[in-house]
Amino acid sequence: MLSRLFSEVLPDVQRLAADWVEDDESDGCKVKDEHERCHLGDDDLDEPQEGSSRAESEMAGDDDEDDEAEEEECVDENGDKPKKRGPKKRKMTAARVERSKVRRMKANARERTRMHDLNSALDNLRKVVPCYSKTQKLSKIETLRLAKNYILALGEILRNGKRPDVVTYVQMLCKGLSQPTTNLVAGCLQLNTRNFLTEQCADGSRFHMPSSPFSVHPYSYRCSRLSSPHYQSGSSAMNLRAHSYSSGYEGVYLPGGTSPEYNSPDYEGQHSPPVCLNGGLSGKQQESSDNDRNYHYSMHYSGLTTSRPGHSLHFGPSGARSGGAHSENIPPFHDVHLHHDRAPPYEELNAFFHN
DNA sequence: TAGGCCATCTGGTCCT
DNA sequence: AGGACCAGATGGCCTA
Repeated sequence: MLSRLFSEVLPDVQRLAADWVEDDESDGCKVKDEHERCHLGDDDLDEPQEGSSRAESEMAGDDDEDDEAEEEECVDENGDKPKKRGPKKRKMTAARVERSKVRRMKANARERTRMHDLNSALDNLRKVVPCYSKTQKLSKIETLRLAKNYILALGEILRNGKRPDVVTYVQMLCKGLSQPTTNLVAGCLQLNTRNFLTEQCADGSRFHMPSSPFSVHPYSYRCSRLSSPHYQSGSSAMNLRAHSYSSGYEGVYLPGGTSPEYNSPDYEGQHSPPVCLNGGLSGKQQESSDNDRNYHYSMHYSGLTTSRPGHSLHFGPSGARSGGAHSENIPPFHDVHLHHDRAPPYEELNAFFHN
């Protein structure tokens, strides 16, 4: 069966390969390199610079005329058919090999730097999407997906000019995300909501947010449930699903049946900026208040004025922001209206969120 | 152990 | 010519 398959397919493959070789002959090195890569032994693969340098030196048109040497023949699998025409191959002298190695090393260094820059930009993006943890980073692809969803969600809020309920918000944020990321995001939302509610009810509306960007009823309901042990634990350890069931709060119920666990020591819901649904500060802010940083923030949301569900406090009035190393972290939201006595320094607040 | 994620190397292509 | 960008390949690490 297999042999029959080979006998039928192989000629076609060989013919296609031959066509391809002819098409690419003008490219000079490419066919040969590919050919060599296919047939190189392990020793050859350990020194990939060889093929690279050959290709590069050919492309560069080295002028070492005395290096002009025999044209290396590219022989097909049968070993009987010289394929190569095109530019003659130049023999690699030690000097040319050395130059090529240097070029390759420089190119590698540049590529590393480029990827590091890309990764640091991605890190900055992680910090401004609704779920951030230093120890449990979102993967690159999930970061991009969440960022996209976040932008769409904010755009939706602006377009509709009304507060979405948390169910809708979570659904928008988690659209297309993997189950673990969905759990994480929902956990961030749940924890921040819980923290806010705990504080709010504990100290008598200290962080009263008259204009939450979201529908109020879930919080009211949750607040009324604060006597539940779930809410009094003060720990991030909780089973979200059980929590949701017991509270009747389906907003973060996770489709897919997975019961998210947030009692992992690595989970840092507190680090998540802002998925403060209330638009205010969560546990960290309580600390800051206790440390004589008693800012009173309230976010106004109505019509085109919106608080940022995730990052409500990164801006001073009129969108002004403190400069410095974190400036890249701040998305260009200029329509955020803050109502507080004095503008909190961005770095300070950022430190609260991202300790 | 398989699968996911990541860093790195590499060659090709395009642009300045 | 050289740099930027891209995508494929590869190997390491981690987790379920």
